[in-house]
Amino acid sequence: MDRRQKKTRSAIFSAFIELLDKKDYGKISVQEIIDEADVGRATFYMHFETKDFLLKALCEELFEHILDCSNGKSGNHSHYSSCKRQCGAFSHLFEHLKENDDNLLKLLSSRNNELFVSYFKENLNKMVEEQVEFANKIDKLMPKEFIVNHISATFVDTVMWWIKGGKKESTDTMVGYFYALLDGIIK
Amino acid sequence: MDRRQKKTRSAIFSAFIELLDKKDYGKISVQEIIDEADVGRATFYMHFETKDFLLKALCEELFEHILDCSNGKSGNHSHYSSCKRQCGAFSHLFEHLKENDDNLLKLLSSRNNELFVSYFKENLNKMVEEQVEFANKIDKLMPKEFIVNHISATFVDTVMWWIKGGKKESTDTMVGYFYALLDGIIK
DNA sequence: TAATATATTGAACACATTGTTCAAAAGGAG
DNA sequence: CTCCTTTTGAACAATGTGTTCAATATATTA
Repeated sequence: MDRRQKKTRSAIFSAFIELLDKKDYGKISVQEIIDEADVGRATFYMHFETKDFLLKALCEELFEHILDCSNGKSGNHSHYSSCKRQCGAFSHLFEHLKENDDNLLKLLSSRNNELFVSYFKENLNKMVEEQVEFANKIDKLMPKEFIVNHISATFVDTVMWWIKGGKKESTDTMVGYFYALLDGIIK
Repeated sequence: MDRRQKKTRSAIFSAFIELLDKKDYGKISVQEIIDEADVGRATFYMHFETKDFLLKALCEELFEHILDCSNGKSGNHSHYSSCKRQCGAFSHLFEHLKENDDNLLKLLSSRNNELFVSYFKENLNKMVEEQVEFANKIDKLMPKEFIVNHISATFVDTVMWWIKGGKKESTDTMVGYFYALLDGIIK
């Protein structure tokens, strides 16, 4: 990829994240992104069809990174040792949120985040399908995709509750709450 | 309230609901609402500051009605007999959704519904706080508001999953799923 | 009914945002 | 150096927003 393209793309991403820190997704205009990124108007539209596509692209980069981590493809995470459960992927995700090394938190914290949340759930669903085993009883009571959906949704809701309350609880506490909610559902 | 005001207000509400049936909330313009309602531009802004305030007003009317029903203040519901559980409020809500006698479903089905969903959860939280008793164990493990939030969120997520899948399951089935998810959490 | 108060109307307004187009300029690759 | 691609900024039409105003229509009350 052309060095110029990389530079532009990354400038737009940075500007976008910067703005998300200050105001709601829905209230950010393309003009503002352009100004913050210091990039020509035509250039923005060369790279992204609309603002929604920009978000989508950002999400894809983000989740690719996080899911790679969860699958252990990148072993440089010091908190790996704290994964005690069979499906420690959730602890792992919480650590990501705590460390704020990616921009998950900013995106989750901003209002008008429903587009982002839906991407988040989509990707969580994939992860849950691959990595989580259900308790025996529940498995026969209802469709598998419904359970998968519930687990992902519960995770997102738990995180959102945590964020809204100012993140006062430790991640360990929150992971504990999370698994308690899913007692009898996750094996 | 002036007869003219009532008429205008109701025309705007009707137009709004009509449009929600056809397209996403986020893509409906005030202009369209005005045209559909056959009302002057200035009149719309006389009644509602913005489109978001219109949605808020609609939600308030909607939930007032539904919560009144759930509290038994209006006894003309034939499906009251089907409430078998201590907290039959959820069955009751599902029946509302099934019958589609209010516009809950339309609002939940449209995309860009995050504003509406947040109002929905807010009102559900109130209801859960008043009407639902928790299982003994869980009560000591985590904060009450966290549990309340989980119950409301689970209900919304269950309904959303049902809607997205085309509402193939019966409401009884869905209520069964819902309570199964909350086994050990609700008394 | 008549007088008074209030609501509606539609046009015009300034302003913001969107997404496109184009020719000139700048930057990379070979 | 030369060719190819990207960036640039200005200009554009189209759409939407929220306000203002004077004329008109409709309630309310006496």
